[in-house]
Order: sequence, then C-alpha cells, then structure tokens
Amino acid sequence: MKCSTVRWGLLPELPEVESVCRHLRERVPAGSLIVRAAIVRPGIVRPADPAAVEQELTGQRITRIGRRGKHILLHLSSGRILGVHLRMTGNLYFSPDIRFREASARAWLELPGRTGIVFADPRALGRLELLDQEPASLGPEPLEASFTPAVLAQASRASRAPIKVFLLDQRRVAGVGNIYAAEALFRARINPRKPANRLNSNNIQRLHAAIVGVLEDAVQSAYNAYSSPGRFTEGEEFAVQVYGREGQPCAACGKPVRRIRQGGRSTYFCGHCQR
DNA sequence: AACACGACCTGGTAGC
DNA sequence: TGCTACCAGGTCGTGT
Repeated sequence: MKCSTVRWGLLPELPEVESVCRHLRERVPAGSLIVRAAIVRPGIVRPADPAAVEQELTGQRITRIGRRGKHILLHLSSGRILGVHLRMTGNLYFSPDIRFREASARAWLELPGRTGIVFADPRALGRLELLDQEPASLGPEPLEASFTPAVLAQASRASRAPIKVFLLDQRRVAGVGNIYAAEALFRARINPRKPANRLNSNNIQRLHAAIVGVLEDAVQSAYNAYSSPGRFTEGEEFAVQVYGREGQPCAACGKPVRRIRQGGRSTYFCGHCQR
C-alpha cells in the first residue's frame, strides 16, 4: 500500500484495541504484581509527573484488563485505573523478557520473572493516564446490547454535523475511527456528507447494522492477525471496501472510489452507491 | 452550544 | 544523493 500509515489492521480503532486486550488477558494473569514501572517519555503520561506515576504504579496488582471505546483499562488493586490510549501508532503488549525493548518503547510495567507489559509508540502520540474511574463522556459501546438503533437515532437527531464526522465523535459512539466510519457508511450506502439529523429511520437501521457488522468482522480479523503475526492467509484479513482506495473501482458498482476532506481528515466513499 | 481547526508527534515518501 | 515539504489521524484546547 502506498501510504505507510495505512498499515492495515494496525491502526488502533475498537477492533484492534480489543485484540490488544485479549492478547494481554491471555498472558497477564489477574492479580499480577507490578514490580516496577518505567516512563521513559515524560510527555505521554497524565498526570504530567512521570516519577509520581511510576511510584503510584509500583507495587500495584493488575486486577482486571478492560476496554472502553479505544481506551485500554488496567484496573489496579488500589481501585484506580491505568488508562492507555494508543492514538495512531501505539501498541501495548506482553514481553517475555522486559530487558529487551524496541527503540520506540516509551513505558513499561515490569512483572515478576522479568516479564512485562510494554507501551511502544514511534510517534509518542499515545497516552498513559491514571484515572479514578472509567473514562466519562464516551458514547455507548457499539458491540454491547445497549447500542440499539433507537440510541443511534436519538443521538443523530441532536447533530447537524455530517454523519461521517458524527461517527468519529467518541461521545456519540465509542470506538469508531476513520477507517470503520468509512466502511460502515459504505456498507449502509449512506453519503458521508449527509447531516446526521437528516437520516431517516431506514438509514438509521442500516447504519446501526453496518457499524455492528463492520466492527464484529474486524474484531475477528484483528484478533486473528494479532494472534499469528505474519501468518495471514488470504481472505482472513478484514476486507476494506473504500478506505484508502481512492480511484479504485467500487466493489459494488465499479465507479471510482472518491476521497474528500471532512473535519481535516480523509473520507473515502462511492458517490454512486452512497446517497 | 455546536462546530472548525491547529497542535501534538514521527516516519515515509514525493519532488526537486 | 540529499534535502525539504508534506501527509497520515485521535484527541484536546482554543477560536468562531
């Protein structure tokens, strides 16, 4: 692929973050002790004092690994939560030997036996944050039962923003990013420029089903990819229909996929299929 | 109040 | 070859 940032399957939206969580849950037993914490890139932590964060984390136990939208939540024995956001290029993974770390390792939690959890992020846009509770102001989890067409309809009525921009707003639906917003709108055959409050009930039904369907497919693909890196087999990968495919034929009608700018970001869509 | 936009970051690439 | 300019996008702070 032409653009390096379109490393498909690595851009951390809900499905990729979920697979990171599964990876960690399989390797970090509940109750694991944090022997030592290291923050080697001060700018990534909140609160802003790295030494204080290191001190607070050291000696804590990881009681549970959760997820909310794109946030990874390491629940600590103190009751506080270490929230990890991967942003664009971040990654969080279990290391069997914490002494060997890649250059982009920005922080790590040493666990017993010199194992650990590494936060790596070449661009250092990701964030580690100590929280009193789960992040507030996030919308519903799209893969939970509470996310219904009625919930989506109610939220959409309150916004005149283009539906694509609306979907990127984490207060509306948690975990959808630029790729899956485009893919969901393609699957629902809705024009990304359509104002959110102009979607009719038919549109809402299709969009709801598309969001859930796209994310479920991608969760499965992302997990497969993460479990067996380098062992992709054809067809296992989530099939992108429009994202990053400017000028290539639409899978449905053959007309070229278009790219426009919305809210400072690229939107890919088929001008013929998406009305 | 709702929306727009720049800043934050770095690596890769296009263009000269 | 080596340089610069630009672009990727999630989120937040600031401006309109």
